[in-house]
Amino acid sequence: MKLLQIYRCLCDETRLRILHLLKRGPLCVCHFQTILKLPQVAVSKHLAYLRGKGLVTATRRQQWMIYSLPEKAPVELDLQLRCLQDCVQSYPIFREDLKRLQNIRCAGEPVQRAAIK
Amino acid sequence: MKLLQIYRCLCDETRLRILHLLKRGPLCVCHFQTILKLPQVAVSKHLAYLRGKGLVTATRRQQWMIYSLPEKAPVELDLQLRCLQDCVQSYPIFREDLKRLQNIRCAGEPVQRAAIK
DNA sequence: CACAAATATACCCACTAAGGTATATACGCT
DNA sequence: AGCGTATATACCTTAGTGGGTATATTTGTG
Repeated sequence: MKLLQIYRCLCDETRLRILHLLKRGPLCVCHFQTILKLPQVAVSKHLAYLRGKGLVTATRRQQWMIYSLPEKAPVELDLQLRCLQDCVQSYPIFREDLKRLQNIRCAGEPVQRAAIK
Repeated sequence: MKLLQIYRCLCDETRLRILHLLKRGPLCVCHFQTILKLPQVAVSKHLAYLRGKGLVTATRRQQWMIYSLPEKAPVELDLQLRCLQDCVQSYPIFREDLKRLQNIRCAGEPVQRAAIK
């Protein structure tokens, strides 16, 4: 059941934060490191997990791996990500992530170029 | 984070089916057994799990334990259960559960009296 | 009180996952 | 080719979970 795989991805805080951030646009691993303040290996492994279940896609852009939400996501995923956004409102940690995301965006780092394609 | 606990509850098929059924009203363990076609111990353990995380409540009514969704559920749970109902549309197993639920309801078994209070 | 029905719990086993350390791979630059 | 940065993977350890079997607990009934 695809829905189950989605829920399994959602039952980890780091992955919730990753998906929440990806709703705003593609990001590379090092930016996740900065925003989430987590070691590279942790970020990388969670991204691999999400990728394995099809919740995110990845493409290389020079030496960076750019992760995104899938372009044509199945209905369940779409509903769940929407629900996640709603639920997350009251949790400060997600807001803080967004703040750090803004800082990065303003700095004009590689993601920018990559996201624009 | 309460949201995480909810997601952890949702990442098991049996628990999804239980919560889906409880949306229709309170049920006792033996009815879950009948509807889910699972051994008593499995049902009981999943219900204990859900209860431990606060996703369901239980009260004794004679020799039956009646499980329900909490009366005043936190926002996240409410949103998640709503989302679950939406996602579940395309999965036959949940529809089949509802069918068996109807059969039980019509038979006028203890849940009836219990649910009416 | 003995017994049956309904439910919960204890214990065991297998599997998954999460975190950490170390190492490998890929790419860009000189 | 050698080096640095970015990223992935292998391996280890630990914790949580799910399924099964057996047993305990609670309640109702004769």
